[in-house]
Amino acid sequence: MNRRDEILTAAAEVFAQHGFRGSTTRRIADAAGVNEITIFRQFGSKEALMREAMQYLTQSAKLATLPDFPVDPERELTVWGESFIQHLRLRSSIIRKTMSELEERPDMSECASDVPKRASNDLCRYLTALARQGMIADEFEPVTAAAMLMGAIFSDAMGREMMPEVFPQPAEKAAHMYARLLLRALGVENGPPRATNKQTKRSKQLSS
Amino acid sequence: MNRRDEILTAAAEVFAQHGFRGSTTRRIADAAGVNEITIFRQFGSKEALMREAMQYLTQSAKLATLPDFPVDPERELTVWGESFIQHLRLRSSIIRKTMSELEERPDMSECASDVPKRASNDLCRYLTALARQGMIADEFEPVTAAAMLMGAIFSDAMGREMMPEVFPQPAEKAAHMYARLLLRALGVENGPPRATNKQTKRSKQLSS
DNA sequence: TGTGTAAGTAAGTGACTACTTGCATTTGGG
DNA sequence: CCCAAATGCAAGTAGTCACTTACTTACACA
Repeated sequence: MNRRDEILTAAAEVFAQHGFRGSTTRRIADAAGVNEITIFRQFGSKEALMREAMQYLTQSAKLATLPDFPVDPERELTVWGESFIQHLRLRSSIIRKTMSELEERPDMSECASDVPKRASNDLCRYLTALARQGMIADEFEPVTAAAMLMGAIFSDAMGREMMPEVFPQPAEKAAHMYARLLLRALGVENGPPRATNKQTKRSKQLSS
Repeated sequence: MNRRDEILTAAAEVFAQHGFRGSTTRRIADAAGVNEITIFRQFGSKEALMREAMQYLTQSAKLATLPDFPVDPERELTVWGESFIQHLRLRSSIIRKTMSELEERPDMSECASDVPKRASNDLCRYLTALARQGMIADEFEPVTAAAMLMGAIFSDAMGREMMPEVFPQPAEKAAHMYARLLLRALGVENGPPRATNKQTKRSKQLSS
């Protein structure tokens, strides 16, 4: 690992803990085990360092993929949701800080909106594919449905620590429960696949 | 309006724009049209001022109520959701700042969790009442369902400004759409109540 | 008219901030 | 072994921060 990369990761850590204003060059240098001067020689200014640190982070973000051709919606959505919620939980501190810097430093934060945009896009595509395969009984709007699931997952990842009683228990099952609830809202049959069975009439009964 | 209250509201405004560290006593004094010294004489320290300002805010928050005996779930949930999302949207800046101060100043932020806790509680009670009245077809967990709706609303209020394409359009209909989706997930019959009630006719429903 | 209280003015404290300069030291490659 | 780049160290600059001290003004009320 490069000296430069060490500084970048240290900057990201300090930012996650203290935000932009609290990320003093002294603190970052200490966290990186590096002399403060080195930071200025490498990056020129705190601004430049932090900008580069943010890009460094968002570029390394990898999202789980949803299949192009749904087979087992409940399982696929759950796996995707669990991966997404875990991604957000691991980054909850830095996400909170980034969101609060939105107004004062929009150029630094806007790259952060990339991940949720891609996730929303993937999810919409998946839900549309579900509908195309006749697995969705009710008429629906993919953007609303996607916003609902992503919103539940996002809020859970951001807020569970502060108010656990508001969210379903246990935390590890949450993504699965959100996914199931969404599928029920869409009138999707659950259980394992059995060829491409098509059902256009709203079936209000899915519970086992 | 009291001098003291003027300072408190000014502090809240400055905090919403710049966060805790960015809320210098100078800025707050200017915003309040008051000498900086007055702040220290009135509140003793910046910490004390900000703490009081936060309480001042959360105490003034009023939530819409849900009826104890549901009559028209779609309508009632929509009205509640619209009120809640509007509440959050008006305060999105200050909520983002407060969430990002969680780790560094937990005592200051914890009073902020009061509103969502109360909202979640109200919503759970309402959903349970729905089930008790036999209006919910499927088995369900009220906490999960409540977290889903509140999560969608919260995320919408926090994120729409930054990435509008991720959320349903138009913004004014969003709460209604989330509420409808949730009710479908719970297998709630929509349409107005049967004979004994005379609510506004808001049937108009989905499943075709 | 006198007095107490809230507010203002002026000046300054020490700590911290981003950032700079000058010089010594380490390190790695040819 | 030498050179050059990278890094460290010591010190300093100008600015900002929360907060203080000492003194003055405005006003309500008795």
